[in-house]
Amino acid sequence: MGRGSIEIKMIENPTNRQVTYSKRRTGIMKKAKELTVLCDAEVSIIMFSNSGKCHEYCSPGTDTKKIMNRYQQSLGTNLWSEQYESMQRTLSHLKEINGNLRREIRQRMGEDLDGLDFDHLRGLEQNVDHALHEVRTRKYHVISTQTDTNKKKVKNSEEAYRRLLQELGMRDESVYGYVDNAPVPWEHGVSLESRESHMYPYRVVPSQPNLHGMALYGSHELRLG
Amino acid sequence: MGRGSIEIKMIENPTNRQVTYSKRRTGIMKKAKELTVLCDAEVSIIMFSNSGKCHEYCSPGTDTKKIMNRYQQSLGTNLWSEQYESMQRTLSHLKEINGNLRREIRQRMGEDLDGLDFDHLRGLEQNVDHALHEVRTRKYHVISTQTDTNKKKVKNSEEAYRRLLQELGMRDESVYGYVDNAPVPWEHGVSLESRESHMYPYRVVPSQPNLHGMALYGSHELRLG
DNA sequence: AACTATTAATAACT
DNA sequence: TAGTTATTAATAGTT
Repeated sequence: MGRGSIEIKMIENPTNRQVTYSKRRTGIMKKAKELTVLCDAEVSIIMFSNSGKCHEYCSPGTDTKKIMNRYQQSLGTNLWSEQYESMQRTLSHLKEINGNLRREIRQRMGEDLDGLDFDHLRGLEQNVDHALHEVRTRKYHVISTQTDTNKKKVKNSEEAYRRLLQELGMRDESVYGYVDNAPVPWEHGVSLESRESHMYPYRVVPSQPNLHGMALYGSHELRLG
Repeated sequence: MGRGSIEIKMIENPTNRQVTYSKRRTGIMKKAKELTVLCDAEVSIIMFSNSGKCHEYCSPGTDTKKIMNRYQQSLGTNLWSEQYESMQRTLSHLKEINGNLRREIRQRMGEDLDGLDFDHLRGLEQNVDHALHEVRTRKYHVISTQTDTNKKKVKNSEEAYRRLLQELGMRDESVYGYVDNAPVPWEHGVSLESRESHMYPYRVVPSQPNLHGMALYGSHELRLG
C-alpha cells in the first residue's frame, strides 16, 4: 500500500529506513491496541530499532512483566529457571555448610558427640585443648597489657599531682608513699584465675538458640545484618 | 477496512470475536515480520486470546528470551530482581551468618582473638574449658564401652574354646589360666592419656582452608554437597 | 476457509 | 521532522 508496492527487504537508505520504521511501528501499535479492545486479548510488543531504540506496547490492565510471566507459564518451562535454579543450588549449599558449621561448633562445645568415633574424639580433644591454651595466653596478654596501661596512668597521675604540689610550694613526701603502696586491683601478684572466678561465677551458656550465628560464649553478639 | 468500518470496542459475539482475533493476529504478525526485514529491527510479540491461547512472534536471529533480557537491560533495572530480591537477601544473610559461624569456630580454635576484650576472652575460656571436659568424658565413655565389648568378645571366645575342648574330651585347666591372665590392650588399668599420646602424637591441625565448612579437627570431613 | 467491497495503512512526495 | 495523497494491503461481512 502506498504509491506502489515495495519489496520486503532491508531498506538500505538509513533515513528512509528510519521513517518507515517509525510509521510502521505506529501502525503495529495501533493494530495491537485494536486487537486488545476488539477481542479482549492481552498483547505485549517489544521492538528494538536498527539504532537500538526500544519501543513497547502492552495491553492496558496488565503489564509487560505479567505477560512475560504468563508466557513462560504457558510454555510450561520457566525461562529464568536456569538463573533461579542456580540460586536455589547456592542457597541449599550454603544452608548445608551452615548446618555443618553449626554442628562443628556444637561439637567444639562438647555437644552432639554421639556420632564421633574414638579417633575423632581424640582429635577434637587435642584441638580444643590447644584452643584453650591459646585463649588463656591471649587473655593473660590482654590483662597484662591493661595492667601496664593502668600502671602508667597511675604513674602519670602521680607525676601530675607531684608537679602540682611543687608549683603550689606544698611539697609533701607522704603523697608518693600513699600512691605507690596502694593495692592495684589488676596487679599480677593476685591469681587472675581465682579473681575472675570470683568476679564472674562460672556459667555454661546454653547453646541451642544459635539460629542467627551469634557467638555462643558470653553475650557478645557477632553483628548480624 | 472491510465492508464498512467497525467501532473499536469488544466484539460481543464470541465466534465473531475469535474470527477477528485470528485474522488480525495474522495481520499483526505479518506486519511484524515486514518491519523486522524492512528496518532491520528486533520484534517480539506475545499475545493471549480471550480464551487463554498464547501466540508469539519473534524476529529471526534472536529469541524471545534474548529480547526480554535486552528489554530489561534497556530499562536499566532488572524486571525480575524483585522476584529474586528476597532470595538474594536470604543468600547474603546466610553468607553473613556463615562468616560469623566461621569466625566463631576460629575463635574456638584459639585464632582471631585480637578483637575480643577481656570479658569475652574469659567467657570463651570457660566455655572451651567446659567443652574440653565434655569431650574427654565422651572419649572415656567410648573407649570404656569398646573395652567392655572386647572383654565380652574375649570371654565368648574363651567360652567357645572351653566348650570345644570339653566336647573333644581334652579338658586342660591351663587354657583358662592363659586366657584370663593375658594383658588386654584396652584395659582400664593403663592410663588412657599416656597410651593414646603414644599412639597419636600431638598435632595441631592447621585451620585455614575452612572454606567449605569442613570439620577442622582430624581428617573427618563433614560431608558437603 | 475463501471471496470481495470497503476501509486503513503507508510509500513517495512535499 | 511532519503533512498529503495515490495506491496497496488489510479485513468485515458474506458465502
